[in-house]
Amino acid sequence: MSHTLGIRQAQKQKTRQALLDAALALLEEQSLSSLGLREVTRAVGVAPTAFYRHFRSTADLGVALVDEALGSLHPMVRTTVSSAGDTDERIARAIELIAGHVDAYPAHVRFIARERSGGVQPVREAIRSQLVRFAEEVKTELAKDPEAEGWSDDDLLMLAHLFVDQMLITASLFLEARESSAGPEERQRVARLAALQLRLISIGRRHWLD
Amino acid sequence: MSHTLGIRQAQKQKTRQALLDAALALLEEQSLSSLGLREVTRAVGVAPTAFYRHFRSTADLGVALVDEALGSLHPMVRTTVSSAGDTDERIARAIELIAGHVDAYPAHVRFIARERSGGVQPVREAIRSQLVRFAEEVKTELAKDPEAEGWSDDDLLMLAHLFVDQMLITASLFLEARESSAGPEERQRVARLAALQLRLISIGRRHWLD
DNA sequence: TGTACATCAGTGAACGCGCGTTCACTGATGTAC
DNA sequence: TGTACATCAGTGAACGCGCGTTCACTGATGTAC
Repeated sequence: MSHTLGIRQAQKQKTRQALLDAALALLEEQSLSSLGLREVTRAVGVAPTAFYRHFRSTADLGVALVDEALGSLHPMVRTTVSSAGDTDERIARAIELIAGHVDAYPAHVRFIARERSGGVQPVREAIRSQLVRFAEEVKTELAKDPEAEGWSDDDLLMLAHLFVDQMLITASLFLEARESSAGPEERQRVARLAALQLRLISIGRRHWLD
Repeated sequence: MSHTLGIRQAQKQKTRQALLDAALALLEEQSLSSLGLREVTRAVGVAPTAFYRHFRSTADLGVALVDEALGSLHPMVRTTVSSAGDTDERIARAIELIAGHVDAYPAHVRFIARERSGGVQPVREAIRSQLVRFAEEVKTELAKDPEAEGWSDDDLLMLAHLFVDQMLITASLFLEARESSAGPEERQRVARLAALQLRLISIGRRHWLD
């Protein structure tokens, strides 16, 4: 136990996390470019000036949120793409995984969807670079598949981007379905649409080299 | 000439348009939820209170901008989808059309991309409903194609959404390419990527009923 | 274990500033006769 | 055509408010001996 953090460090981490959590909650109903530093500290119950002990600005906090929201997602993506079973089984499993993630972390998903093209440049940049990493990881997994025989690197990366984009679109739709309070049948509709689209892409993939 | 607008109406329209134009320019570097009413009137050179003669709020102005940005786009989409030529020619023409539109109206494109998942609910809703209309129009055009033989309505709508989403993603990438000042080769890269993705989708479409 | 000093996360007062909204107004345009 | 009145787009002063940032501070935690 020689590496405990120390009371001071532990408390600092706790406050920092509280700021991140409060910001994420506030961002359910607005975008980062209109989020105020005082709003966040008020929600946590610390003085406005305490904010500066952790972040230089709300944009800086936004970048930290991107890491929190996407950083831990990489192992999941890898295993999803390379899972076993026939095409339809793999598609169904991928969609369930996305739906489950949206249910587990709705605020994170909304934050990423919203700020991906949002008004705060460093945050946009952080999201962009994480998504590029995702695409590269998906590409690596796709390359291992026997179906990738004869595919060029460019073509594999193109397909990887298509999957990543589709994943994001589907996640956004699941999120909307949750919020519209349209009931579980809306969720089913989204799942079916996503399944059809992934199937069409898979068929295109199968006949790519014809 | 019995239907001229009258000096008063004409002047009002002019001010309204100036507000829309100024807002769109300001939105190149921020999102709607942080755009101030006073910023807009200052840019136009009218008193802050004049704003209320035209819009109830900046959210209201945002909805008007959605109509301006997307309303006039419907005829274009229709003709793009139903153009003549073989698959690769049609793909190339669609991509050129998107690139041209991004060059002609970059601020409109950025606005739509940014606010599609942005923090202002009525604006999000307005964009969403316009995109649903687009998808329905694309579906109608797709249905006329001999390739649509034997396709269900659901499957056609699914494919239409795939095309609309792909159109938006490509437009966003062209926009980024413009801004990154990475030179025309970046634009070429985007065009090639989009062409490959559309080709894969087209192949999937061709073998859908196999 | 105890003491003396250093560190630093969080405080609280103060600042100047721009915000959205209200209100009564003005004066050019429109309308009725 | 001229006159008298109505309309209404845009004005300008005023308001209360919350913002981001500065600064010197406090007191618990950490460290050296």
